[in-house]
Amino acid sequence: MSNQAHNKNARISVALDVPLRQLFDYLVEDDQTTPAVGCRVQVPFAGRKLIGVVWPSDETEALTADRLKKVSATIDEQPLLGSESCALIDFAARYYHHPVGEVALAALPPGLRAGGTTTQHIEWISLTDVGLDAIDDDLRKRAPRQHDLLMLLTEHDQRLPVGRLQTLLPGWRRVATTLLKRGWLQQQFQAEMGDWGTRNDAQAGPTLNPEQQSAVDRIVAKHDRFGCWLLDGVTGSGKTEVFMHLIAETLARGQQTLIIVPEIGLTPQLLGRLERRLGARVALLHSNLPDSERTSAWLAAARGDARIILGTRSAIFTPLAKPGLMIVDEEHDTSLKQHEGFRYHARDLAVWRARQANIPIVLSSATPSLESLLNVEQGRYEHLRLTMRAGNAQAPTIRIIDSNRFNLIDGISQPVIDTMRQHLEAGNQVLVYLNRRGFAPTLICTECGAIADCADCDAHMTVHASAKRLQCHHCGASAPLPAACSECQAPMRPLGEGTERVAEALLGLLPEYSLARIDSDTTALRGGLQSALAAARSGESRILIGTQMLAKGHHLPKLTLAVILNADQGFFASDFRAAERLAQSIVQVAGRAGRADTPGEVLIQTAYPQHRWLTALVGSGYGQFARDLLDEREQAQWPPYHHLAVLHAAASNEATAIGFLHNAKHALQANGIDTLGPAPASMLRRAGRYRYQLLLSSPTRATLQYGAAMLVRFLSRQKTPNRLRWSLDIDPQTEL
DNA sequence: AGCACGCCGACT
DNA sequence: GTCGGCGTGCTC
Repeated sequence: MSNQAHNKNARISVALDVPLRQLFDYLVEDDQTTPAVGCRVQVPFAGRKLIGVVWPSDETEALTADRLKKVSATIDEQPLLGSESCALIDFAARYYHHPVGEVALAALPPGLRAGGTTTQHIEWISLTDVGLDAIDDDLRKRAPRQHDLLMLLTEHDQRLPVGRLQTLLPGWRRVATTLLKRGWLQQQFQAEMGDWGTRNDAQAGPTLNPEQQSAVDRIVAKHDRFGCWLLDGVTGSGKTEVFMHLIAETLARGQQTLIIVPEIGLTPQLLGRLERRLGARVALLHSNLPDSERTSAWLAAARGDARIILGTRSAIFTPLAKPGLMIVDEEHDTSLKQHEGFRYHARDLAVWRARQANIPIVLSSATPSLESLLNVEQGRYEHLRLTMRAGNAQAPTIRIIDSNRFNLIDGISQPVIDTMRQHLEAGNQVLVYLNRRGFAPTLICTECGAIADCADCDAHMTVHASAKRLQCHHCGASAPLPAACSECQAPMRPLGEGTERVAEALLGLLPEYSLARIDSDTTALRGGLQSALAAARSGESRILIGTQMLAKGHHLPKLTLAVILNADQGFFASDFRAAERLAQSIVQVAGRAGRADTPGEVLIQTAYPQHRWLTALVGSGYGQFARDLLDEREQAQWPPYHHLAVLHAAASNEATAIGFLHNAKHALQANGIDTLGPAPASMLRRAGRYRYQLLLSSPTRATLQYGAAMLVRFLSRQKTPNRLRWSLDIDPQTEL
């Protein structure tokens, strides 16, 4: 084999998905063409075969050729990652101080990360003539699920890829199996290429109001260069309409739009709306899609065929052949930041990408982050305000209910029940927001007061009544409900309220109205969230009780009352961002209430009705509240005025974690960088490990970056203590 | 992160 | 006598 001169063998550097901050060199045999930068290769690595990406050599202390292994296989003839993608990955790896191989592989959809092919054969389900003839009223009554599926296909040129069926009609597969056997449906496998063209059936939208029009005009006027726009508009002010017009303009120029949304629960509505209005197929990218579907959307974006790309956080890495516009919706949302492993912020990377591509980017929110508001004040972003609600809808009235003045029934006060009944009797929908799932957050002994705790975390176990179990929401531990107190054998009772308990109570208090509980317990099943939201939108569910996932972005036209049941949790968080987060969630929940003809009402039930955060927010609104918070942050030298990085360490031995961070602290100090800590993390023990953190703070990004770089260099030269895990979080969003 | 190599306890 | 615990060290 290698009887040819081995010194002629080409050498390549490969980025691998391993937590090592270096590239690995391999040889390519003479008779093989050398794969270009951005191509995937399979290589032998420490006794296994890994998929890696060919990367520009970093030219550090190269090994001699005789110590190199050979590439096992070249997967791509043409680079899968072009120079723009490589530049983004390289920037992200440097900015977040994360190994470039892990970043590069994270930038690929899972199918391609695993070495999958780029020639996709995807499965389509199509309607046969027999099937078409079978649709009638009789079928609708006899077999509504079958009818739904057939009708859905008729609305889409009689065929749909399975991935889209999955989102449009969860649980379709069961019905389809029957109908395939009956010959009403057909299954086809087809090479995925085309079918991304515009359809010329775009629907006209409502006329823009002057504010919307002005926002569109200002952005369109500068469509050919970088500019960051903060689209700041109350719920119902029509931000999505502004997007539609901007995307239509971008489409007309033959360019692509990338839209990032925080969570996938938001997308089904937006997806349908975009496709109907713009007459173009939207490429979806999120983790609930089958790998094949994600791969084909990603490749279509890279080819430039998909013109509108809609995805969650990781979609920020989707290559674009003809980028024209970027949109980040709900830019304040914390789920845009990845909280483990490669901890990147999709919004911040989006801004960097837009600048590189020299295109406009729109950040949108009803409750902008303080970071973005400061960027506006300092002239880096342009502020576009939308203050008018569509159809002259009124802003909701907000009432604070002092829970000390009432006997609470499972955490609900009488005024809340009365107001709910009023709205329900008027035929409207009511939303109850409680950011705490389960039946009760604690199980307490009626005699000695002992509380059921998690064995591995500094946390109480949550009572889940219908499952008859205790659960730890921090490590996933689960145990049967104890029959009696382990200390004194007396009976135990649940203390406090979660969504399960409140839902049960409301079923008893308002039995004549249908109720839906929407939290991660009730929507865990596939398509559970979609069908629950469908019932909510149709008005079938009159009372909606749920956590965060219910509060975000859903348009519920019949909803006139939003109740925030326990605002108090937000008052006691140690996080310096607690006030900002509380205000954002209150405003988001409040935004669900009200419609064009009926003003909405918001009830905030709290034991601290005089808390200054509440009175300030209710009194002067989010804009002023945020401005005041900015002053406080400036005084306290917190972000966005200062920049932070956190070094986390977790170990089963407490002293190991503390010692490790002290070492890091001294190394930084020796280089003139001051740190805070080590301090215990907000939950010291979690999943059996003690967690500590060291805080780096700096008035400029440059010095923070210098400190982080020196820290990582120091740590990777040290040998990490056994079984200690550390990670560095740049621009941390939580747990301080 | 994996995986191999390596040195000490209960078992087909 | 071996299977297997996870400590240590390396990966082009």
